[in-house]
Amino acid sequence: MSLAHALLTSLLEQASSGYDLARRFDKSIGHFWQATHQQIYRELGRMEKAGWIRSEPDPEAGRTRKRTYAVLPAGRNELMRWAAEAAPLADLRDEFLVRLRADAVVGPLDMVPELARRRALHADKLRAYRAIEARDFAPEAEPTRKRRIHHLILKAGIQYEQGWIAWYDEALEVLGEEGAAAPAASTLSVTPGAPEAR
Amino acid sequence: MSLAHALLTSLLEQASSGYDLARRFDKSIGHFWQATHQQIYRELGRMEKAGWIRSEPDPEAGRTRKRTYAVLPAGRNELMRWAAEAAPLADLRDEFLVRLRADAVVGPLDMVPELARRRALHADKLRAYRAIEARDFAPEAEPTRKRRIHHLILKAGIQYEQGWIAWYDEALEVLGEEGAAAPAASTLSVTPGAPEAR
DNA sequence: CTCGACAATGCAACGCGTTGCATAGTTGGC
DNA sequence: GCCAACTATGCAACGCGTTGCATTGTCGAG
Repeated sequence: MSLAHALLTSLLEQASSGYDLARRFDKSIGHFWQATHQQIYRELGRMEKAGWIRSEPDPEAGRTRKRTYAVLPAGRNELMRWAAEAAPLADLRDEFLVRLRADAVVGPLDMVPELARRRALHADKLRAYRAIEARDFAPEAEPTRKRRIHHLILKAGIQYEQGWIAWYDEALEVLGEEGAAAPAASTLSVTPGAPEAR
Repeated sequence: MSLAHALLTSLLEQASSGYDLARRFDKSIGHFWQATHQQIYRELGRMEKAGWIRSEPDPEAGRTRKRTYAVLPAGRNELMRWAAEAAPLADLRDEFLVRLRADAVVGPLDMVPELARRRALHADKLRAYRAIEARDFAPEAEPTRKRRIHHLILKAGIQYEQGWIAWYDEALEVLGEEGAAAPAASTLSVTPGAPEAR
């Protein structure tokens, strides 16, 4: 049921078309919750039927089918009710770790290129988040509650990416040296990275 | 398709019954991949039909229905094939962040107890991981490749929990002070936590 | 012996996520 | 005018995860 509530949240921030919502899920909300346009339209249909939202043709739509959705009082009430509930922890769930563990059984497979690729992807994301932070959360700005919360959420993404980057650095250290030689324990030189230094 | 491969991996590590596999998914593998016993049995059935695994009555089962599953060569080949493929990044996806963002729109709701509860749950997990690390990865042990990989995987869980604990500390700092008074910016005293110090 | 808890297995229904595919309108470059 | 790319929407099939429920056997305490 979280997608419906993510959509209610987004629509309360700004009434939008389905397409704009989908784009927002590719971007800002997509940093911590993902959904495809098929899901979004499906959910919008359900929510409209439930009386939580209402749609009308976009005034600037011309002959397109563009409609704008807005939240009704019942939708707002539902969101308030839901937001006060407890949420389950988001468990760590990463297919790559399954592959890594498979490597330990059937390997050695050469995982280093994939480790490097994934580290780079995480670094890209961190860079993007940092750019957003610089743009939207300049330190001299007066923090409103809303801005503080949004910044916290962005920081969640930042810490997530940073943690993974540090882990991939260590993994590359540990698994990357295998191709060089059969390492003796004394030449392993594992420098405990950030995960252990915390 | 990752569950099948997680099961292949687990069975190659140790031939097991469905029940033992389910318990392992509640514990070690469950640190980075989760599955219910219903899923596991469903998948085991498919994999046996596909010729990847074989089951036979457990020699110590007595009159119970306990069966032991083992991987066939076709299953091992499939795992090797799959493990060498690229895996998508695990996106951050956390319902609580949706709730937090909802709070910014319809709040203030009192999120502090939930923040504290979740921080405590993460701390519990970290404690458990640290105990496992001390038990299974004592520094003086000669590291084999397998042990190094397993330790890396455990460290993934550790860094994940640590990152979240630090984030919750900051969130409690930011949102916890609201109940005290209407804070002026000069008394906000946000100490940039670990996420920014990295 | 009874019963609750645990071991061991498994069917089924449903919702959500994924993927494929589709239609229709607009815009701008060639 | 043509066409590719984008805007805007949406149906459908399928697999996976979740949840509920079920049966059968064992064990140990009362």
